Amino acid sequence: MDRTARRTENRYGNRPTMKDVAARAGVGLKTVSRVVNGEPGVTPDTERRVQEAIAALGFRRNDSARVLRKGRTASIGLVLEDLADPFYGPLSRAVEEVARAHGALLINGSSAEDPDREQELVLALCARRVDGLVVIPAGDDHRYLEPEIAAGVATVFVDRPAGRIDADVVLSDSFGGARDGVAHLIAGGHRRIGFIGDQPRIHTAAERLRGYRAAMEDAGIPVDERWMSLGVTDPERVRRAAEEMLKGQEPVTAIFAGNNRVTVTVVRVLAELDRRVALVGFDDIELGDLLQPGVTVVAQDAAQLGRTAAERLFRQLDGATLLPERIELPTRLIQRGSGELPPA
Amino acid sequence: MDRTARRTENRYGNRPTMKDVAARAGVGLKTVSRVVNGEPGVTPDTERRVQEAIAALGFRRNDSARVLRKGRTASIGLVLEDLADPFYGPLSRAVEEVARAHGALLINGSSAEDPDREQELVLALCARRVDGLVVIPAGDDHRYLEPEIAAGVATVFVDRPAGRIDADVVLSDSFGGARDGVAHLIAGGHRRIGFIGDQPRIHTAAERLRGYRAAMEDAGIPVDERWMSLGVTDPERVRRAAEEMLKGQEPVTAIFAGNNRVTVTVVRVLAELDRRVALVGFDDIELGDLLQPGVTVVAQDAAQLGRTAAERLFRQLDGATLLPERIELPTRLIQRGSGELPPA
DNA sequence: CCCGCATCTGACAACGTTGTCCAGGCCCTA
DNA sequence: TAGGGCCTGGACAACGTTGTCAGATGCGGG
Repeated sequence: MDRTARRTENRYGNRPTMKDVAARAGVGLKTVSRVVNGEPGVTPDTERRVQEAIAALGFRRNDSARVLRKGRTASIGLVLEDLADPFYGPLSRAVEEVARAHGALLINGSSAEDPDREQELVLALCARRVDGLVVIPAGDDHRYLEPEIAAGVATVFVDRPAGRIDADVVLSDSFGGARDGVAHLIAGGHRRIGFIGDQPRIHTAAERLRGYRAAMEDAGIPVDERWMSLGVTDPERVRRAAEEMLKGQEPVTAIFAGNNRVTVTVVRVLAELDRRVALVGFDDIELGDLLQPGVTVVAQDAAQLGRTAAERLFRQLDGATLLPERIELPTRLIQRGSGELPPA
Repeated sequence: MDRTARRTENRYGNRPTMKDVAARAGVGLKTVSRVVNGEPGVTPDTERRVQEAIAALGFRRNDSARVLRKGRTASIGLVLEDLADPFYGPLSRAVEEVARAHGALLINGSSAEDPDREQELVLALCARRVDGLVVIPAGDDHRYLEPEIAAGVATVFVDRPAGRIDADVVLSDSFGGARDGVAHLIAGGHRRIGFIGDQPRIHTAAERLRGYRAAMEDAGIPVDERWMSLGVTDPERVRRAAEEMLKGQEPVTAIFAGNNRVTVTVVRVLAELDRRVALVGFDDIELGDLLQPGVTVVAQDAAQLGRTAAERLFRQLDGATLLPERIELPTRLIQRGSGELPPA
């Protein structure tokens, strides 16, 4: 009772502090600190008394104060587009595992592909003094991060490079993956191949488009602009785009889908068709092997992207002064049937 | 240069503080604080000078210090099993959105279904003084949280109830959902129905098993223990369990799968079979409608679970003294074909 | 011209922890 | 037994911010 009365003001709902523990154990404040942090120089007997007091009061160290004193928060921030996207779940988990191995917690936020929101999130994380940031950028200008990086916030970009600043980036080989995927279709005899992808302002989308064009050019096939649909990912518009390129005198006989969301919708459209149209998608999709036909994809390893980025981040934090680097991970073509269908 | 020299010790890599800003703007410390926080009582001219100094130095408020002073961190913790699981992505995102609407950041951690790791994570979050916790429990004894809750940490459990303490919980109607799913199979003429689920120590798994038994009992069908496989989720063992109940003189003609991972594996097993076996799964799976046949599921709304829990959390934080409550969300049977196959 | 009041500003303490440093007690050696 | 070194414990300042309160300034009215 009297404790409650005495400490009514405490904003953490009457949480005991080291001072309280010290008073109860009849020792000095710093001795409690030593016990809590396992520092040497405390007799077993004293330690026992302190531990008892800690247990009795339900004391838990306030890491906010600790952080203020020590300067490291042991937390890192992850800003991605949408945690609900199956591509980012494994990535996030991988970052978390690496963080955990380094004793750090992970704070994450979804930018919803909005550059302003990305910036807002990143700066909020900086205000929390996260030790480092893993960012899947939505915007294309990251100069706002310059003071932060100069101030020592380790930063690694993932999936897409940073805009207008020089920073580490870990990405998949979108260009090569797309080129290989399209080349695979060409090797199967296709010549009229559609491409449905995201807005080219998104780096990965632009790279995949470039891969598509490169494969076509390598094969000497001129690209008809009607075969391409850019900046389209919501199901309704993907559907229309696909239907558009599938009709008329010279419909495409194969489609290359620029990401997992597009692929899924295209699969639906093709399922309703009475003729067989080939499909290769970028990003693996769950159960892709069980569909009829199985969905051929250019797979990237989301977890590996996250792991690589996080490891790079902690290498920065461990004091290595590294020059900004671009790490590109290979993609893998997985043949499951849809990409091996011959032209109609 | 001289600034660098002067503040070399600063552990945040020479980050300017309000004191630096004040010195540069030629005003008092508190005036800077007022400007930064948009408090009234600052002349436009003074404000301008301060803003200039802030911009020139690249100052960013240190929220750690702020938290220490104010007692609220504006962050909440989310502990779940595995962020890479497609069930938790949307849930996490929903929690994040609610947090964002309340100006809070989300720290999350994966327990990997390990009670010790869950406790470790939760206590680490408490040490950071998160304002609240959303927990998908792995363990079944949460008395370790009592001092925290007493100290004012808002807490809501999701998907499974807390163990040995009284706390808010938001869950899906696992029992009802499973009962309805199995009843649906029975209505389709099945009598030998298999059940493959997780360990019954996990609440949802136990409830779904109970639903299965209830449906069977309601229909007056005695359950053969060989039709049940508990504590099995990894693909290899699910596969064996399914194959086991599908062979012999009296094989099951339908399977009820206890969660999304089980469902996926069972789909694979059934795809290899030459006869048609009915399947109903708990949890929706992506592309379930595109498989042949479509996968009938008892769907729960992960995002709604997360949203409901987070909203409850913030109601606690807004000061409402609420009695611990159990909120149960309904499930929905989605018929897509696999659950409507007749007995062989 | 001075007083009172409103407005703006700044000095200071406090938040809970950790780093520094010194005091006191003990044991060992000369 | 005196002196020196080691071990344990505690007082105090500092981290960067915000709340409190009082001082300074300006203005209008008596």
